[in-house]
Amino acid sequence: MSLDHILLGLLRQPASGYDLKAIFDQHIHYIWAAELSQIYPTLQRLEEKKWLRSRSADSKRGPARRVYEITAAGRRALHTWLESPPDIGVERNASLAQLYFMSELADLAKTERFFLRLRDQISARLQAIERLEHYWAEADPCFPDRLPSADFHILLTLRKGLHSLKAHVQWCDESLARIRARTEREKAADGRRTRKGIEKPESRSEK
Amino acid sequence: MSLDHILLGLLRQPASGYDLKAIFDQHIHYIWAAELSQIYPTLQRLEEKKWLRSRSADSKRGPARRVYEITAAGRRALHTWLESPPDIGVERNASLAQLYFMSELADLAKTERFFLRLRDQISARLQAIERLEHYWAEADPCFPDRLPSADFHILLTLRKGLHSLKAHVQWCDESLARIRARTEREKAADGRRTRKGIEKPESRSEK
DNA sequence: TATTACATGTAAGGGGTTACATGATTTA
DNA sequence: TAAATCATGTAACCCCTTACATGTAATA
Repeated sequence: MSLDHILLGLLRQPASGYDLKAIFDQHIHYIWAAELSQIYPTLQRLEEKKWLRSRSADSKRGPARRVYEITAAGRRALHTWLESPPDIGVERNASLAQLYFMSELADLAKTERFFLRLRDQISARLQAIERLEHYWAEADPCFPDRLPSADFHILLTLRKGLHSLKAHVQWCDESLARIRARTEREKAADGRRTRKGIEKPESRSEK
Repeated sequence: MSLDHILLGLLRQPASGYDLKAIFDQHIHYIWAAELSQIYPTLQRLEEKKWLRSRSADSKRGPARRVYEITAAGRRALHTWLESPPDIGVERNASLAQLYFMSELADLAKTERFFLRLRDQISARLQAIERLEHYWAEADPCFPDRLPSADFHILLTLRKGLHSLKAHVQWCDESLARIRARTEREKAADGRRTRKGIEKPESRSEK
């Protein structure tokens, strides 16, 4: 039930479901994702539970906004969650699963292509977060050691992204090096076999 | 629909649902988790889809086993998945979300305790995987550069775990250092304020 | 005039968890 | 004899996604 608590956390300032969706997309997309169709009913449920209360507010354009704020009971629930042990979920890594079974394709060049694509995606994310940290460092004279407590905690989460993404890219590079070394060795083995006339090179397979 | 494809991948050898559960728990727990109550209906659905076929087989103890094997259509579906781009899902990191909001507790000592617990859990996992690699290196003379292709791909996934977990522990250590530096600075600030008689030290708060 | 942004929702369905039901065989 | 392991499944429920429904106001 992490979404419940994340909404409580975000509602330190009053906000509508629409506002919260924007916060998910702009500020915590590297931590948690949520769709509007999930946010709206969840807010309603949290209000029934008395962790939130809401009021109607006018909007400049579009229908009336429903603005939520946290109750004392909600804040207690939030604190209980924050004081509970680190909530590490089970691993579910689809791209790693693809790699695990990729010998099935019997073609190392495909594994190499997989890693090149993966590296592209991850290093794009890494660059985005590096830029973010860079701008923050330039714009905020308190960065990084004299930040207010809320910003300090956010900085720690940002640093997690940097550490993880760097490690991910390094793993891609290490893997690509191993793959290339293997490919070279295969070619050399093919060469030896072809010279001896044991096997035709085009029937050579990785499996 | 990753579970479908993971089951196809595991069924390179024929196996029962019960067997597959054991493989999930013993060999790919760091990649994907699945419960028996999910595995059984999924296998049935994949058989209806003609990606698997099954036969009944006797068991030494307990009821008859239903042993599944992959069909040609199943293998084609598996290959399509393996050749598709790296399937990177959206982030959903509950422990990072806890940290993001933890300034709410207004007590850096609690953030420090959080990181100590997190570090314990992650470094235990890291040690487990390091031991795994160590035993493999000792037992298998082909390790790491002359492994058969299937083992080579599995090694790459194992290396991912090592890179990720090391980065995670390093981030914990970096964060703990930052937290301790902040705590020291707060103490010093308290001392200055107390000497000047501005505020009583027990009412000093992080927020 | 068409698109985008604002704003709130419902419906259907897939993915996953926990709990329950059943029963045989081996081991402590 | 009790517990663990083998073995297959169903039911209820939660979490989340995609698609649909509705309508206003500003902008291109």
